[in-house]
Amino acid sequence: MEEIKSTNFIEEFINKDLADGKIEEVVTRFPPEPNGYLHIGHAKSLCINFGMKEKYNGKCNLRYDDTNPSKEDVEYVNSIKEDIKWLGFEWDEELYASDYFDRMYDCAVLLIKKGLAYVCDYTAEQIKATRGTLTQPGEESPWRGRSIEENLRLFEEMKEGKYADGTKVLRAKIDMASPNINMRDPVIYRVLRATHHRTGDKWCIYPMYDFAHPLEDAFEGITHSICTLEFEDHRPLYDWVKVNCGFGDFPRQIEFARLGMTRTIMSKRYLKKLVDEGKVSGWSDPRMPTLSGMKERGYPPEAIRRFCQEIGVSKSQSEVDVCMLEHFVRDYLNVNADRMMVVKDPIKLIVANAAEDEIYQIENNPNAEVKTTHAVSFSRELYIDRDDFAPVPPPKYKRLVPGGKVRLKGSYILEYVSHECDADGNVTSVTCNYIPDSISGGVNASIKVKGVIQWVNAKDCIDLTLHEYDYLLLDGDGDFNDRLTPDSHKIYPNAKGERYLSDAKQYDRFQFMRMGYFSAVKDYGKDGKYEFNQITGLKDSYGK
RNA sequence: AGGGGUAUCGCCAAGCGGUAAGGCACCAGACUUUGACUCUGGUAUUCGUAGGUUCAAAUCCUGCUACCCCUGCCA
Repeated sequence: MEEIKSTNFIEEFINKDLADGKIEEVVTRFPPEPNGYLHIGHAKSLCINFGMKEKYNGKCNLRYDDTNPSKEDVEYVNSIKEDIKWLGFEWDEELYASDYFDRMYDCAVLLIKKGLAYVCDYTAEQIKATRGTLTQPGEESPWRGRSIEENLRLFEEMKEGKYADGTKVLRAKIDMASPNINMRDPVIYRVLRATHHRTGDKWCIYPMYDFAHPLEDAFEGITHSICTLEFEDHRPLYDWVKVNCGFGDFPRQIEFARLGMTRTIMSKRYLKKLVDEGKVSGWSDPRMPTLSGMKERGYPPEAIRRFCQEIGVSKSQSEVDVCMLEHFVRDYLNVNADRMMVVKDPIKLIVANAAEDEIYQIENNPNAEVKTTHAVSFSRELYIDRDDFAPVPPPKYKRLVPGGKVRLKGSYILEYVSHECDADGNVTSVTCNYIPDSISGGVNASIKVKGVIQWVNAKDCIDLTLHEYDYLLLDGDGDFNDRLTPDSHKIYPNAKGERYLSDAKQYDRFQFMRMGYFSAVKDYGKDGKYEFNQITGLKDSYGK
């Protein structure tokens, strides 16, 4: 294989292993525990692991790390699968840690036979009490010296169900005085009576992560087991299991810093709480930082991948500004999202000199690589947004004002004639004349106007539902605080039902996530077969 | 007897002894049938800190400091 330039430290490891001839193919894996939905943090891991497969033309397996039946569920394995596909990744093999339970059991027996594991009768409390502390060594279990024969017999009896949950465990015999607490005779098998979502009640003992993970990796021929930083301390144990169970230099564990993002809750525990307490409609609620929530929100998967690519990979603890994610969403949408016109708070606009109805084509997206158009109809009665007409214009106002001109996007230039107000002084309608031949290409098209506004034909526009999202502030402990209702965070559905998020307001002093309500607001566009509406997912087009 | 990590612009992040890439954000102009987009220009004399080695250090050495992770029969 020819040498490939590395762009991060993980690739440096891989390139070295390749250059040294230690491996011929790169094999990675994405190993979620099916105990929740995937979120944006998982997207980073997904992009790294599948990224290695793509870059090195290797393999990447999807493997469910289902070694704790008390927390796991098939609902999650299905959602995980869907979300990975949605992001656009293809795994080579779909595997389950539970498929290896027999082989893992055999490995445990092997360790016992080598005198490297023993059955311990301590309770969880006793194990904790004798583990020592960060600064003091632990003390050895009185069961540490059991004979191999006795250990073999007891372990088999554990498997056969002779012992109650929590009464016996299998421990690796390593070093109770190790400064690395993970090496102080870690538990590698526990008795646990719970129905497993795949193996049912076949087993009543289950392997622990530290024992299971290196074996899963080794069984599958994983070359690089990429995980997050908090497992760095576990690497010696990972290697201990790997070597003592008869494997060589590979797989190798490499750790990177997990994704932290401003204003985003990434703790699975807390996300689950939101779902369980009904604060959100579910894991796929558009306010959730889950992949399915972002999908619901209208985030394109390409944007998420691009984001993951651009934030890079390192070992320094970091918190990426959520603006970065939103940038790549906008960046993608700018080129790929169809533009339609929408009027949020309509007032009637009468085109006094309009003779007959017209239909013409306007571009779906002027930034698209392949230009397409859609039909728009024009008539004597239109709607424009209340914000787009100012009886008394503020400074620097660029839209319609008494005595002024403005262009209807994709259509004619309008000249103000008059306007009417109700008893409270609210504008109820505006009357204008259009300037003939002022559509693009016409002889009057070059007349200078201050601004361009969106509009819809009153005759054939349709109502839309505008989903408005509120934020719920969370304090440092993750408890709910008072509500805040920023005005700039709205989600507009387009004709395909996709929703794009507008730019978010910034709050510095709190962690918070999107919460709130859906409010139905009348919007006016064209009927279903015409595309309409506006620049969703882009920065507000009208500044202050 | 504690161990393991990390420290480069407001936020990510390149850099691997030869004199601080890039992206986000921000600021200023230009352009514009979306006040968007696009474009142009501007943003670290300095790399946690104090010393040392060297003609030359963010990069090597030494000592400090700050932050993160580890005492589940979770993963």
